[in-house]
Amino acid sequence: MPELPEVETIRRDLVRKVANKKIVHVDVRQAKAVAGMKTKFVHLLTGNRIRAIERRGKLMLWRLALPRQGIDTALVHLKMTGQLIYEKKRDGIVEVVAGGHRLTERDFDLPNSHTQVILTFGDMGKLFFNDLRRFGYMKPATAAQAEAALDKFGPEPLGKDFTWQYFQEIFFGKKTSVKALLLNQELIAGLGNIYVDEACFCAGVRPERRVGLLTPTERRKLFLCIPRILKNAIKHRGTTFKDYLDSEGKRGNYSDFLMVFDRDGQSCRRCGTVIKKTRAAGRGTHFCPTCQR
DNA sequence: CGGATTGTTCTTCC
DNA sequence: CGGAAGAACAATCC
Repeated sequence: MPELPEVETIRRDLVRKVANKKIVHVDVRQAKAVAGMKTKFVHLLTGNRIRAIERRGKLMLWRLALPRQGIDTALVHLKMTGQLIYEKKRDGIVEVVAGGHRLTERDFDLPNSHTQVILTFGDMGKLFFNDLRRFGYMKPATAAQAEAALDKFGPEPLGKDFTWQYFQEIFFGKKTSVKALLLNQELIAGLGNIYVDEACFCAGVRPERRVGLLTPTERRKLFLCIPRILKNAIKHRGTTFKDYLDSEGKRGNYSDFLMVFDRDGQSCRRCGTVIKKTRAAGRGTHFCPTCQR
């Protein structure tokens, strides 16, 4: 469930680990993972370099140094269960198993049965794209196709376009719930189920509330809470709820700071009331009945 | 074993 | 016609 903070964490890591390194080998194990364009993908990346990695919402755009037939970008989306894990060159015996206990830091193998794509770089470092549910993709795109994908997103909640004026505008004339509003990528880019629930708790607003019925104070709180929570989550390298791991295969620590998400049945960290879980906008939705109205 | 899972897109409805 | 809600879809786990 990588959302903005998780994708941003991975993006920053990958810039350090693989940007501008020559890609010497591309192994596509599942053509579906590259939008069925296996030949095109292999041809595009082999011998190429990732010049820059951008992020828009939950989508990454890998800008390649050498365009091939007008294709200069790979659109990378992890959807629910995608992982991008980098492993440095293995020197000698790395995975020693003794007495049933692995002596390495990881408790999983690379590659594994969920590995869809493997990129090998000039220094023999490898980037593994794993995806248990296989909904994610790495899709070759022309500059125009990449631009078209970008156009669909609303402002970045951590960018300067995310203004109080804009936030007020998206409430105007809407009859939907706060949950649906905040999940809509065309209005605000990058929020998913975790951070919508957390932002609603932070603002003291129940996710199923109709947007038109929020007080100006509640709207203002929500506006201030969104960037605050996202920044804090990035600081702690995202949230691991189930499958998310960063580029080193490590968990995100923001899980320790969640106030409501996945805490149904547990007591509220602010007031002690039992956290409830319902369904709003078709999604599992968590809230504190006391702190949120 | 079928219901739950989530981001996104498609379909239907009002 | 447009917005909103719900279904569909991807695949797997429990």
